[in-house]
Amino acid sequence: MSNIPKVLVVDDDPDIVEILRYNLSLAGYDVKSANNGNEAVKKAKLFIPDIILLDIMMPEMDGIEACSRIKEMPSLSNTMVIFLSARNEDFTQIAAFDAGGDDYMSKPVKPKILLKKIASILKRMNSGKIESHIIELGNIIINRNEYKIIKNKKDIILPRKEFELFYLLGSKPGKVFTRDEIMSKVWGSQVIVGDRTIDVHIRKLREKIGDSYFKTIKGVGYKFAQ
Amino acid sequence: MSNIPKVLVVDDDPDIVEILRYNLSLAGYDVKSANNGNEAVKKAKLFIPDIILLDIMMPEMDGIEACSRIKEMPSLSNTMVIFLSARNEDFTQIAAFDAGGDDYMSKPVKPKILLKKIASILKRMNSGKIESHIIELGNIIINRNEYKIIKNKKDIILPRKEFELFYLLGSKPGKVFTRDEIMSKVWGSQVIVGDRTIDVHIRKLREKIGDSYFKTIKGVGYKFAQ
DNA sequence: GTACCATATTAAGTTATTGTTAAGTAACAG
DNA sequence: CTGTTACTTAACAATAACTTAATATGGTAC
Repeated sequence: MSNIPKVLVVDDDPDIVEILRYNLSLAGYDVKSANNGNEAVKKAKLFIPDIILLDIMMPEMDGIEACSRIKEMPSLSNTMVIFLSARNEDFTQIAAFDAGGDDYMSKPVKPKILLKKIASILKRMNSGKIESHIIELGNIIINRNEYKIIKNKKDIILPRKEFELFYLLGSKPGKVFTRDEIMSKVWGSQVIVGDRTIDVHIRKLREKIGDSYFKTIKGVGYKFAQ
Repeated sequence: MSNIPKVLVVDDDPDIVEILRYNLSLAGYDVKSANNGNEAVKKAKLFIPDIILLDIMMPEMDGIEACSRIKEMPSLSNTMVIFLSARNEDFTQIAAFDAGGDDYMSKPVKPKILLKKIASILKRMNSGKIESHIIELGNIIINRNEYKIIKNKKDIILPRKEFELFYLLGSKPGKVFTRDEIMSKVWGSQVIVGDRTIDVHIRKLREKIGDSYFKTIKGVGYKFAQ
């Protein structure tokens, strides 16, 4: 799953599509839609959504059939199908689960509750993943998860301030960071320390990582450069 | 999850408990029950169910509160909570999800549909189950099922907190866990304990497992490293 | 070239964080 | 009820990280 979760809304009623699209977009999701089962299968294949909201009664191909086809596609094995339907007979719901559906909600659907449910599903899908804060700079890798630097395959452990400073400079190679910027981002805007403190930390980095990587721009600040 | 999925049924109405218990047992599940939130939390801790069916309105402790507590316990991180309630107001459902609930069904519940839903959830839990409860780290094996460590083929028994701490650090070797992370995952976010408590537990681990495995990143936290 | 200014360097303080020990409490089993 | 184990706390020690001060260096404007 990329950063922004993707949702495919499938319903033959344009009004419902619009309401769902509106609410989901507002909540920050990447939304696409389809009007029938046939289209849903095709779009799902291309879009690879994280979640599909699937109506049941639709022309061309109903939701149950569409779900079966979707669940057959290996590329969609991580996609959750939530049925949304006005048909609440037991046999319909059972058919929905039998087709591989992951959940079933009755229409009318309250957007707030739908959003909560989606958030809950996504939370569970994401748990077990780590967002990596890793910066690669040629033969140097800054690994924030493990709080270490790897240079030419050798680990270098840095104390916190030095690490944060390197991480800052490394986050935008070439960009000159003013002393003020560095101060507020590494030390925080509350802390007040003398002017030489930054120099000393830069010195330590030069000592440990290599002199040439840290360029001084006199009167302005510092930058990282290969 | 062992071979037979475990379900904890929580409701203050004995009839409902009985109906659910009957249907779930028939379907081959290992079923236990509780009559209120308090009891639910206690039994969940011991039983470690895969699924909890949780009523909301109950004496002693309501389902929402119970869910919050359950979701804080690290040993129940793989347990799904499904609320079953006659209260269908939006705010109740939203509160249910906010408390960490994974799903919400309205009473009256049709056993057939509930079974389908449970089967669907379990299918998904098993497919994504990479984290067996056994972690292998070189010559050290952390076996959560039996709550013990095996180092060089010798068993080491650890007290609960020490075990949870080791399990957490061992779950992502190399990753630095901040003190806050450790606190909320091993102790729970409600518990407030002094700052030295973590240190002392780390010390015990170093004593029992080996000094070199637990690295301190001063100002950040700890990590496991071979 | 000289004076000035910003930065570099070094080593010596100073502080913050963690390590260690032992004792006190709570939880639990028998 | 009693003994045991687990867990937490408090006090102090140790250490690493950080800051500062003093002095050196080097570039630039005049």
